[in-house]
Amino acid sequence: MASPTRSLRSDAARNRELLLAAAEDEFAERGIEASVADIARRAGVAKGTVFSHFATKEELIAAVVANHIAVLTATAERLLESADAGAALLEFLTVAADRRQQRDLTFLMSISAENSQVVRIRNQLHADIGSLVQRAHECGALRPDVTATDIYLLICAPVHVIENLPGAPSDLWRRYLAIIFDGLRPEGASPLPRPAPNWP
Amino acid sequence: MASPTRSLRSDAARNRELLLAAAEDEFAERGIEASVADIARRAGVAKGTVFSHFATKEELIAAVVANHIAVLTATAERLLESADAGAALLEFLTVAADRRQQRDLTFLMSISAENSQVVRIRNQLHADIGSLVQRAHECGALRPDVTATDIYLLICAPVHVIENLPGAPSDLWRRYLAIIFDGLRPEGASPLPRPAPNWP
Amino acid sequence: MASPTRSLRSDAARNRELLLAAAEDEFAERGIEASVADIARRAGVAKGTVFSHFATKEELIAAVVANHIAVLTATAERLLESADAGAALLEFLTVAADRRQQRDLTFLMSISAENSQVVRIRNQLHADIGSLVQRAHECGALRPDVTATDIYLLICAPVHVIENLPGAPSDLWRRYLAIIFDGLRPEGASPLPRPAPNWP
Amino acid sequence: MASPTRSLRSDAARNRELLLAAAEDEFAERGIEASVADIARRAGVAKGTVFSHFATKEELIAAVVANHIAVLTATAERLLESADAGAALLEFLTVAADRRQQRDLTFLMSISAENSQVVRIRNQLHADIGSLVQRAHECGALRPDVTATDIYLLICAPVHVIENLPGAPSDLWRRYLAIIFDGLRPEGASPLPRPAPNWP
DNA sequence: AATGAATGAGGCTTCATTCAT
DNA sequence: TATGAATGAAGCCTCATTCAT
Repeated sequence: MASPTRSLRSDAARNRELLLAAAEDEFAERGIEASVADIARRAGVAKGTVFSHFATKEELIAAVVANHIAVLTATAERLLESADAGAALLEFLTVAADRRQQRDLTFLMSISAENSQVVRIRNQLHADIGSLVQRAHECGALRPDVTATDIYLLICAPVHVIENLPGAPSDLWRRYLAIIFDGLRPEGASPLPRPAPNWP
Repeated sequence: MASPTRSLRSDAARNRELLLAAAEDEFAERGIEASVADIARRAGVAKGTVFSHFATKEELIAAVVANHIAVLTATAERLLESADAGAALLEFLTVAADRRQQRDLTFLMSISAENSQVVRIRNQLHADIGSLVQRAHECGALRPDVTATDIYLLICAPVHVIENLPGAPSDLWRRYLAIIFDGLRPEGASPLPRPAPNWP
Repeated sequence: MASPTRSLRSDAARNRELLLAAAEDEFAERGIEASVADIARRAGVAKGTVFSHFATKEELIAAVVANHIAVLTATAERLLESADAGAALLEFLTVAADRRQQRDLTFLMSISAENSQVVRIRNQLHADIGSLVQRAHECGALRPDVTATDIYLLICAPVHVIENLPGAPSDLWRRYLAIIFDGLRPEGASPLPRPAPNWP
Repeated sequence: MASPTRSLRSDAARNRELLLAAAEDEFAERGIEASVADIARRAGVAKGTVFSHFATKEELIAAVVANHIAVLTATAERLLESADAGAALLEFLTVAADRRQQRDLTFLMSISAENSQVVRIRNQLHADIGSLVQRAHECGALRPDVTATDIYLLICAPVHVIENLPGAPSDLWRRYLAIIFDGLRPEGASPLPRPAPNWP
């Protein structure tokens, strides 16, 4: 009696997950060119099913993006437990870049920047980074003129850098993360030419 | 599309420029979604005219990209005359970021990465950056483990960083360029975790 | 045709048939100039629907051609039952020419010559003609130096002949089929200047 | 003094010939797909020049077709001198088929069927074939129920036959011309099922 | 006459989305 | 909810033809 409803529901939930995973893979491989049809095929469902879960392609993208940010949020929260605040911040940037290198979905971010779910999770991430940054400041591991918003914005930098070098070793971003992290040291920091931006 | 004065044959070159400018604007505003039809409309010519100048949309993109890189090349070459090699390098990165901030066409680069004209001008830019870097090394203004390819790759970083903050002041990139440039100082540089990449 | 319950599937099948019929008509009337848009309009469906049935214009053409050959194959197979092998061969050529006169699609053949479905059905037709020819040989109704491939190639000849006479009576081809059939008699046949071609 | 005018005129005449030759080649190689631009390029002139000689692509096609028929007319007229009227007719059909095999332009005929120049030269050809046929009738080399129009229509048959066999030896048409010619013998001719058509 | 840039209609195809089952 | 056929707007590109030089 209840079971058919339940099994329908869990099938639906499973399809949702399949679709999100397929969309992530497809977007990572094909970029924005990935089509709804391809995603549906990869998830093993019909094209129409995509639209019964996500009213719009944009909505699907937003869900993928939210998923993606959620992983970073979880990472940040885990690292708040860490003893060494400076190392925690470096580790956070490392995990973030590593994840981004494995599946670059940055091009999706701007598309779903307005989406309310994305806004919420993004704010959460920003807040968590705030905690990481505060602790790093407290133990003097980070130049004092750098804010949570700065760190949030710098997340993607190392991976983006190597995008322009086709055939680069996949973890070359570690080199540029090191350079940037050197720029974040308190020692000998030169005054920054512009004030830190406000978080919207 | 009748205008009081029909285009003159000697204006063919002018149409080419109009098209390149229109394409640059349109791509900067609409991203890769910019259509040939929109570009033609913006340039004030018929759709078919685009294809009499550029056989393919890709070819048009390559021309835009090449144009864009050429400006950087010219800047680098001008700065080779400069007395202070460290300041010259910073200025180069500043000009490059400034230009890129005005019109972000990075997403076009990968599309025309193979184009022979683009390859040529890109190699030229890399070589010019090589000269700037060598002079900076010679006067100790740059950490010794950083190469021309590193600098080439870091060009876009500051601008990309602020892409994720809608409504940011347009020259906020200067803040992140300063951070990165601090990371490029020789003083107290930590060893880099990966070797410098080869230029293809 | 089918019950309302199955109507989705059978509507789709019906659309496929409508499209094939419309394509046949349109190609017969306009030649290769017939556009997908015109075909869709004639079938009463949207342009996009054509491509949900046939991935490509070429694929649509191949389906039309295969349909067309299939009728000839069925005719040949029916005539294998006939008692008089010579009359059967003449009848086959008559039916083939008659059909071809109603809708000349020969110009489509070369376009889809490579299509695997077309190749298969074409080989089937050739084999069936082989049986007709063999029986005709056995009862001395056909000059012995003529092969199945010869007959296959001669199918279109009578109709093509009258193509160059606009306003000709529509069954004028019967006159030229008679002349050619006279040339196929065993009596007084002059030696043929070239060997029979191989079937690919 | 007078020479510039003269040389301009003869340049124009030469361009006309170049264009006709280029068009013939291009149409033979590419079929109806041959574009005006390709023809101009092959002739080594600008696209616009094509239209200063032929107001329309159709007009160019008509000129090519007329040229083509003119060769057959000349052949027929030469063969009227021949002693053996039967052999002359066979030779005419052989030359016609050979020429057509080298450059198949049949698909152009229907396009320019109405063109007045083409109509005139076509009538001339028909008349010349009439003389050949009459002489063949007089010496009993041709079945009496066959007319000049029949022969005119049969010209293309042998070549068309082999069109459906890709990779056939290029002179395989001789085999089918022989078969058809056997069908034209007076001996044992069966009555033809339709009256000979009228020439328009 | 010759040139070739410009035109714009029209061709094929893709794809997000809708809808009847 | 799932399905997948149908839709139609939009994209890129081709090409005969026009026109100013």
